[in-house]
Amino acid sequence: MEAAHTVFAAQGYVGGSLQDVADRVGMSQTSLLHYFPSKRELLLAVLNWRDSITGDGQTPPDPTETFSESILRQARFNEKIPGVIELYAVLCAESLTDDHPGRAYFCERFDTLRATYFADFTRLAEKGRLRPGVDPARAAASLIALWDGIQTQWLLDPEGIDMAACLRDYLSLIILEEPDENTVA
Amino acid sequence: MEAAHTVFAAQGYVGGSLQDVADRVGMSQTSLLHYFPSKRELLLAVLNWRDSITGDGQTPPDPTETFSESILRQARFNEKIPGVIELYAVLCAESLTDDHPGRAYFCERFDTLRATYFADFTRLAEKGRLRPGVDPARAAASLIALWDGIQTQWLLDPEGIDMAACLRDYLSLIILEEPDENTVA
DNA sequence: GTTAAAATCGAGTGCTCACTCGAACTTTGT
DNA sequence: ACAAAGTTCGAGTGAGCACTCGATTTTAAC
Repeated sequence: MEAAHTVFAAQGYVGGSLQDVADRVGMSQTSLLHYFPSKRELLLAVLNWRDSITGDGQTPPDPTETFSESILRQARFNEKIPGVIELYAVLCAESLTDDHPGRAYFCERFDTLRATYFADFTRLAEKGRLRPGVDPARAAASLIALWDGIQTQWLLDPEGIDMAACLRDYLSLIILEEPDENTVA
Repeated sequence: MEAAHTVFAAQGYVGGSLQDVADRVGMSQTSLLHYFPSKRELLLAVLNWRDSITGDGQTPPDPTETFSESILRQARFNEKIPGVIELYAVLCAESLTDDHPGRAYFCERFDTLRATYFADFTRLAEKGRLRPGVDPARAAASLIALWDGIQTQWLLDPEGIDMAACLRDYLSLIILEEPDENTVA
């Protein structure tokens, strides 16, 4: 599982071979295919495995943590596991190609994430904490887009790009400060 | 050239074969290799060809057009040529994999684009048209990231995503209105 | 018209790929 | 102890891959 994750992250789905994965585990390619009937199923297994161990949201849902803090914590955590980011970035784009086994997975992932952030932004808007004029739906898509895009740039130039700072900049643009009750006029 | 562009966009570099390209032009694979000594060189030729015909900036540099308008015009234009976006998105992520021939190209492309937007934002900041607190360098990287990321989502769901609107939202957040000279208190 | 250069291709070459098959070996339940 | 089930693998299979070679055809130059 870990081996397949590494191989697909470094070589992509099309570029990575079952032999590479098998070698990495010290197993024959045949034995590997005993557990995963096809390369396609191995990929889907890796994607679901990744979801199940990292979880998509925060594992301990800390109620004192704000939305922004949660995003930034996740972003900073991701910097320590570049392999995961790479797998995600490489396979996501690869899934745009014809008949890619991961396409459905990424479509659904985007849908789910957008829905989650949309709900978060809507909740903030109700509290008046979303900057006026900001559309929650487009903000959700934009936040994901910004995150994915900055990850790609970071992978190509880890020294030059500060992922968390870019996300913080964006979030502080659209999310207003916690209203201080003593400051009302 | 066009054939190779189409094939690489639809299948990626690793996934696309020289035979596919040759068939599409009605040429033998051998003849294709007469013009491009290797698959690698074909890819680089396609990337440079793409740059040379679309140009990276606006072809007629209209002085009356604002920075935002120029970006949005380009974004709307791109919606009409999904093949180009797809080529860019697929190959960019693929270039993250080991020893990919396109890696240097995309590194340089990002560097150049960031430098361009950094210069644009700096110029705006000098005129006081950049929202206070916005860092030109991070804003440049963020704009590119947002653009790339939203393109990926758009390719997976063209109906549900409004690329130009997301970019407009972001630009209007960081760029202030043209100061109206009559409104100065 | 001759000749050199450029263009085209059929037929390979050697390699890697995902996947199959059949037979061993190991484990486990009883 | 024994059989069933699970695990492992060597040895293929057929297809596709990028790329080569040698030769033939087409074009161009003088």
